[in-house]
Amino acid sequence: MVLFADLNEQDFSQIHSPIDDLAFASDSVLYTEGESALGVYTVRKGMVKLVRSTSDGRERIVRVLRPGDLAGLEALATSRFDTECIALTEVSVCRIPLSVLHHLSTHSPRLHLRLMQKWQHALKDADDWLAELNFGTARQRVAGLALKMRDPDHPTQTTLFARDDMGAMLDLKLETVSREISALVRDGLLKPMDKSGRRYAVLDENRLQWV
Amino acid sequence: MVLFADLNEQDFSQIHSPIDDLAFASDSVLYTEGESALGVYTVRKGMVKLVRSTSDGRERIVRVLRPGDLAGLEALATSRFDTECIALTEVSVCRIPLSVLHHLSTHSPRLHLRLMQKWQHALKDADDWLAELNFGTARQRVAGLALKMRDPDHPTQTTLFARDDMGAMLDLKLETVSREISALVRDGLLKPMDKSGRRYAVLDENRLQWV
DNA sequence: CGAGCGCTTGACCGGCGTCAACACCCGTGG
DNA sequence: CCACGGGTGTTGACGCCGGTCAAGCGCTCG
Repeated sequence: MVLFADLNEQDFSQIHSPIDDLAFASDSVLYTEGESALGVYTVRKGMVKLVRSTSDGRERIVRVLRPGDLAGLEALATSRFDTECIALTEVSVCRIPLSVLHHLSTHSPRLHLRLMQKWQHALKDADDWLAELNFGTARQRVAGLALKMRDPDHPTQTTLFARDDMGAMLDLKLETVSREISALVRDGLLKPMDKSGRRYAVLDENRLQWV
Repeated sequence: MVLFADLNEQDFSQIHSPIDDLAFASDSVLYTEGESALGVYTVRKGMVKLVRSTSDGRERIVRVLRPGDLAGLEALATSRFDTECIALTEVSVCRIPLSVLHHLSTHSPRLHLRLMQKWQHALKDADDWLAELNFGTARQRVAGLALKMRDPDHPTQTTLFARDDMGAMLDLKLETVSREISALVRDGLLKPMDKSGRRYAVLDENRLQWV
């Protein structure tokens, strides 16, 4: 597992609380904004979205987490979740109790380092979403999202989302998202791989980058 | 100081490397993206902007840090800075060597907790900028920034920035920013307090929120 | 007092939002 | 097995917000 990959036997012997393996169906809520937290989640399979409600009631997707990412890190500091977390697909996750992480982060330098890297990655990812995906024309944003969501071990394939979710990620209306995807397909940068509009083949990575 | 506020004498005795007090003029660069890091900065006075260059060369301001915030936390995990940091005003900062933080974060539970809170706050702040300030109409964004940048101990006053900087923060052009500020002044939500267009009085907090 | 820079304002235009119709997929029930 | 209905994606027409280009103003600093 992501966090515990390089722990030794002594580290493991200090884990007393149970680490739950959980599965969620698409669209189910892993936790809500402000909810008090039992533990932190590692994503093993599938994708989840982190959703913020703005002070005037609109909903905004701030990030998408994929296998290897941690959800709810903020609970380590505050014991509460700062954002809502919703499954975009079927997902399987591990829930690691806060007590385990608190104990190990002070008693295992290896986990301490791991955790710090996770914080750093989460912060960089947040800045990436702001700087890369919420800047520029609609075309650039959709192209950027398609590139970011490429399958890590099949970089010529990518997975998109429901059009209104993509709108909430990119600050666009769903019709605009749809139009831009159609345009990218028409121009030969993407090719649909299913009839549901989720999986696409990346035909021209470079032109996607510089759209 | 922010990070060391609740350390005890034993903790302090473990600090061997010097902690530098530094001052920077407005517009000077504290560090650049990718640069290898000597330490982490705490902002004592003034403001700095964190700037990201997108892969196609445009510049984007991802956040503004104010007194009490930490700049360059990511260096704790990677020894490199992920974003460029530039002074928006005259600033005074402390540079805390990485070695000090690495040592204390494993030997002082108090600092360890502090650091975690700083990570959490930075991540929440990043999400705030995305969810609150880069969503909705130009009017809403400018109003949101004016509210966010209120003086902590004089909430009826706020500090804005050069119009092109505000544009890079809100994903707007400087002309649009200028127009929206003028409109907010005309409508009696803000009032200029100087001739440089930086300090404004917040006349109607509620209407700014719900613009 | 003049040059230069940043802010404001105006006129015009284009990209994205809005509203609406339609196509397509899929599950349901007859 | 097919007819139907709802949900989601696509496409079109049109209008408006914000971008573009340009002129003018006011402050600051030689």
